[in-house]
Amino acid sequence: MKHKATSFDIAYKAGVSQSTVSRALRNSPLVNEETRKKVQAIAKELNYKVDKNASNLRSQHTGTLALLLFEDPTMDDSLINPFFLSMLGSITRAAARKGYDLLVSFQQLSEDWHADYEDASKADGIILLGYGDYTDYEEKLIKLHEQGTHFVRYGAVAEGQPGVSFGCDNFHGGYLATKHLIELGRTKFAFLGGADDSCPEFWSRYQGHCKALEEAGLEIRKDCQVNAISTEESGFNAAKQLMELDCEFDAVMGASDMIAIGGMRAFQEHGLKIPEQVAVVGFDDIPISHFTNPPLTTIQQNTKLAGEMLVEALVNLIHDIEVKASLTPAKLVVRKSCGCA
Amino acid sequence: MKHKATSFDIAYKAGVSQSTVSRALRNSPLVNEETRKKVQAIAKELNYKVDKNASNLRSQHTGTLALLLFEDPTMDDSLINPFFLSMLGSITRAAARKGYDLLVSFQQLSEDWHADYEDASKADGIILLGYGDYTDYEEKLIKLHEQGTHFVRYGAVAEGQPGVSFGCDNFHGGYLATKHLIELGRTKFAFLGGADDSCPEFWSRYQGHCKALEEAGLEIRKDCQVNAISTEESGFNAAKQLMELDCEFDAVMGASDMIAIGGMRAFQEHGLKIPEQVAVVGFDDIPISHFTNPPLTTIQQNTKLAGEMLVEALVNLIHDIEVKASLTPAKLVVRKSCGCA
DNA sequence: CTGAAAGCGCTTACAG
DNA sequence: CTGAAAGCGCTTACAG
Repeated sequence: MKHKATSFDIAYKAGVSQSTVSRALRNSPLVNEETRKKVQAIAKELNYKVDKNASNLRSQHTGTLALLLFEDPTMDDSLINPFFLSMLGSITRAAARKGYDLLVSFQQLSEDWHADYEDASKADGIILLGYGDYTDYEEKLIKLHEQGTHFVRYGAVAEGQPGVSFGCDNFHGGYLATKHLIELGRTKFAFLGGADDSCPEFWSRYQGHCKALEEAGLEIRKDCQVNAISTEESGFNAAKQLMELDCEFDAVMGASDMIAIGGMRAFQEHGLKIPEQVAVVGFDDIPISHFTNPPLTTIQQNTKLAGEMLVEALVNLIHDIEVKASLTPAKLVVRKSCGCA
Repeated sequence: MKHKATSFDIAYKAGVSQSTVSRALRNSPLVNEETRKKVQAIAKELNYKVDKNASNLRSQHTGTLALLLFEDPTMDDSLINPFFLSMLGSITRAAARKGYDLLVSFQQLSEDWHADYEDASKADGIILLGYGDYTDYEEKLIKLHEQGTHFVRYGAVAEGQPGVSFGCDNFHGGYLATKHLIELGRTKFAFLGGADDSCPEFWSRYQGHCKALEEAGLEIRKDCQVNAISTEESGFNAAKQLMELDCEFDAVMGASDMIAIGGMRAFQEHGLKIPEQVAVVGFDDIPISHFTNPPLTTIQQNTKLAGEMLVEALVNLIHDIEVKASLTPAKLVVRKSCGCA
């Protein structure tokens, strides 16, 4: 590669000082209009670009945000949770709109990630995605918070969490989905997915589910809840387990779309008709849920909004503007698996 | 945030010079074992992390790779081409394995992206993804190449392209898919997707498709090819157009899975049975194709391999090791839409 | 409005 | 094996 142009080269060509070049390029009001134009023209001609490392080093900020995605280490290399992927898309764009670059990193649950980013001055702040298992991370989150690292997370939102959290209104989503099924006349519900505090998001969904049941005077049958993590296979296995239990059901809520989709496969392999014999709803509204057979009724998380909120909050945090946790609305998307559309 | 530790702080605490700290931290063989241990212990204690901006500035490389994803500006914010997403996953991991960070950026086709990355010394090299329309970018690619920028791209691989390109063996994939349908007894083929050099990847697939037809002595009916871009909607529209043509068909190849999936919807809405009346194959093997109704027979692109090759090639390029373009194998994945499994 | 100078926190010849 | 010094390419007080 040829010699890269520096601000000194431009200064020389323009007959001004290097300081003036620096100012002109950043549109400082201190610099004369004509000088600015001349400098910018020469910069363009020389294909000059400010050296980020130098400017970041000097000004002590990076102009980049780090996105840390957490995943189960068991997952196949190319199989990222589709929901995260759509968040990734909206976060990338939101960051770009705010003028930030995005550093993306997939973290295994075991790695010692906690200090790698902002401390290494690679990023001004961190976005954390995929902490289903919040409790496992609590300690690290607290440490991050103590260090004064700027970070926001997306996931379960609860009282007393360190840092700023955003998340979908999981409780209301679980409520909405279940209520919809009840209105369609279903009465015997099963739930596929973890329902305890080891997976706070699923738990909130489950609690919303239970609330709808209660309101309708329907029995909450704890034994019709089967644990599952958010994969098709886990949903499939959970559904098989459910069918072996002594538990009649005409409606099933999956704690996520992937679980619901795996569940549908198990039911269908078992000869159960969806939605006639079993109504199924999921949660997330990942793209796949349009295309399943039957298409999956689900709760949409507004990933676009969430991505924007996350980025905006983080940028505010970086600028020491106060920010508070909030919930993104959950929206029912009715398709055929619930027996309605 | 508290005062961040620098190498001088460590030097002071360890009673050595700052140069020695720097060396010790990078495991230089020049430094005494004991000194090294002491320095590293103190660094850990102070939660010290090398300032990337400073070290990059000094050593003139960044340790990061930039991934530029090109997309149609018409697409919805959260709807990234699922195929790219899976490439993204495997590239991120491959980069991490090689010790590089990954900067991700979505580019609109209109933007002046070409010099923004390596020139700004944000990245040592660039990975380009999503140039379906190679011809539109030729000029920019040439410019990048001339500048000596390190880059690799994934997409159509052709003679005389600037830089290093990787891609799926699209021709063979188109051939395989079509041959499979022929062996199942289909004789009247239609093709959904662009079939000219404005979209070189689809074109190669089409040519492979035609070769299989020729080999089998089947007629190539140019009028049964309908243009489409890689979205469900475009596939849907193309299929509707096809049905309005005076063109009988019992087998349809979609230039991509999204096209095939949209096509299936159109056929089914029109009352055609898949695969009984129309066999359908796609291309890409995106996750959705497992879950369509019927599940889609398709050609798998090995995204994991591709991601690894891309990163490895780019890293070699950065170290001035020669690298040449190559193709990733195409593999037939038989599911139900072809009427076989 | 402009310039000379300092300095961000490292790495790396150079000298010992 | 270690240290003193230079310098990567900027930004930003400071002085005019």
